[in-house]
Amino acid sequence: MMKSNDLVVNKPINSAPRKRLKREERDREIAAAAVAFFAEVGFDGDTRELARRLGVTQSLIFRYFPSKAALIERVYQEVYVGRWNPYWETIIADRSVPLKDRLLRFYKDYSKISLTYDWVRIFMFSGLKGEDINTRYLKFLRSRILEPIAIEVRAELGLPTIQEIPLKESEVELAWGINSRTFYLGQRRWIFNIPLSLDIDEIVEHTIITYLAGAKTVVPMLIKQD
Amino acid sequence: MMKSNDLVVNKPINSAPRKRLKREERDREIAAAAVAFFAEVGFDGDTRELARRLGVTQSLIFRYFPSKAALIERVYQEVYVGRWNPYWETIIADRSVPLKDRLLRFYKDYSKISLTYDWVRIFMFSGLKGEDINTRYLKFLRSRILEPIAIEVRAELGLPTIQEIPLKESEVELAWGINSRTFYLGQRRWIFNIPLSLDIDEIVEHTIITYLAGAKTVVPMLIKQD
DNA sequence: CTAAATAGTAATCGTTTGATCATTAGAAGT
DNA sequence: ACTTCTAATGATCAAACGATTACTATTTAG
Repeated sequence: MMKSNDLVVNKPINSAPRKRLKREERDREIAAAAVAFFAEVGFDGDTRELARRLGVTQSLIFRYFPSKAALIERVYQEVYVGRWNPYWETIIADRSVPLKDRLLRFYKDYSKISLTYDWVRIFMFSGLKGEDINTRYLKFLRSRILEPIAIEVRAELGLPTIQEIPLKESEVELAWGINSRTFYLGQRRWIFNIPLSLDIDEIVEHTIITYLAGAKTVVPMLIKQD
Repeated sequence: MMKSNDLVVNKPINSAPRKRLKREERDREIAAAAVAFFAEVGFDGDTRELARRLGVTQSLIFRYFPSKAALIERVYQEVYVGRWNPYWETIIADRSVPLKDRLLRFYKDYSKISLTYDWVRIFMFSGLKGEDINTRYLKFLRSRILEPIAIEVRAELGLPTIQEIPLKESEVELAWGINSRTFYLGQRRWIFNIPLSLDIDEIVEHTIITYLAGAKTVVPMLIKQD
């Protein structure tokens, strides 16, 4: 029933001389440790263990965050808001660069953030917890990245603009494919513990090629059938 | 800190006359309820709440399962082992049917099981918990489904057999794409709460077409470069 | 140097939660 | 009808966990 470790209850294990940090610095330290900790064990991880890893007492955490829920909220900020690069949104629409290259640039960069241990696991833990921040994030992703991609594919293939024929759900769905493909890599690596034998950049490359080839075949069919 | 519901502690809420089931039947009832319950709230869900939903006392659960861990193990059995259809493995290799149709038949059927609320969430919860059953399941899937698919694609495209040129990691990786694509649908629906506006069968269809189109372009490149 | 300000600790409280066990009650056998 | 068997209950235990509070130690301002 009970874990048989934990001889100490409320004291940091390394009884090093008490180190006194400025409020802001300690705040950041706790937040960073919380991201790593909750990413590893989930949001049911207990604050005593988190404190132990930080080398401080458990009660200190509650002097920086009014409740565990508030700490978790901070973790979401760090991960979701703090790691989004607004520049990504401009890459996709830049028609001075071939579409394939734009997609490669975005996804290779994006995957460096979104396929990290912390990101993947926090994303799933919060999703399973029923937090609406995931839903909001995915809606954001759809409007800022996926729909733009679908629009660019139209242009690339010389098909009607969305003013002429509105974007079909299935066209966006096709673009989700790239995302799902790469995110699944992160899951395999960081959740299911299946090491990737291939370079991520290489897989991204195949994914983009596959997507563009598929789109060339499928999209004309999609917008024709009405 | 504490939830303010739960006036009762150890008693089923509907104080209906005590119903006495045969051991096997109650066993199945608890197992089924456990699948649904843990799928919803995760494996940290407490046994009192599970008992409440079953309309029995919490202690009864421990008369059927020696520990919570044992109950969870049973849930894995129900979901992973109990829902796999061995026939699927034969569909893929049946060359009397066009490859596209085989893929459609398998994935349309497989998605009916693997894209349910229970399945998707249990799969993620157990993965995040670090259970190796997920790893084993995915290895199984790879050898029984994905590698066979990659082999059939070779045949379809009139490329060398795997005896002549061994299967490349990246060819299997391409097949993972179908799986990741469909599984992501389940996640969007059952974890991130984004309703799917399209029929799953329809999406499966696009996914297969996209995969085959992509394979036609990419696989010859993959096995040439040596 | 001293005192105010504040970072950090230690102890403890009230719940929650997995697990145990003596007791109760519904069904089956004779 | 009575006994036997066992499904199910109700009370309770001990550990775990979020949160609070009184106290201690380290800076920093005057």
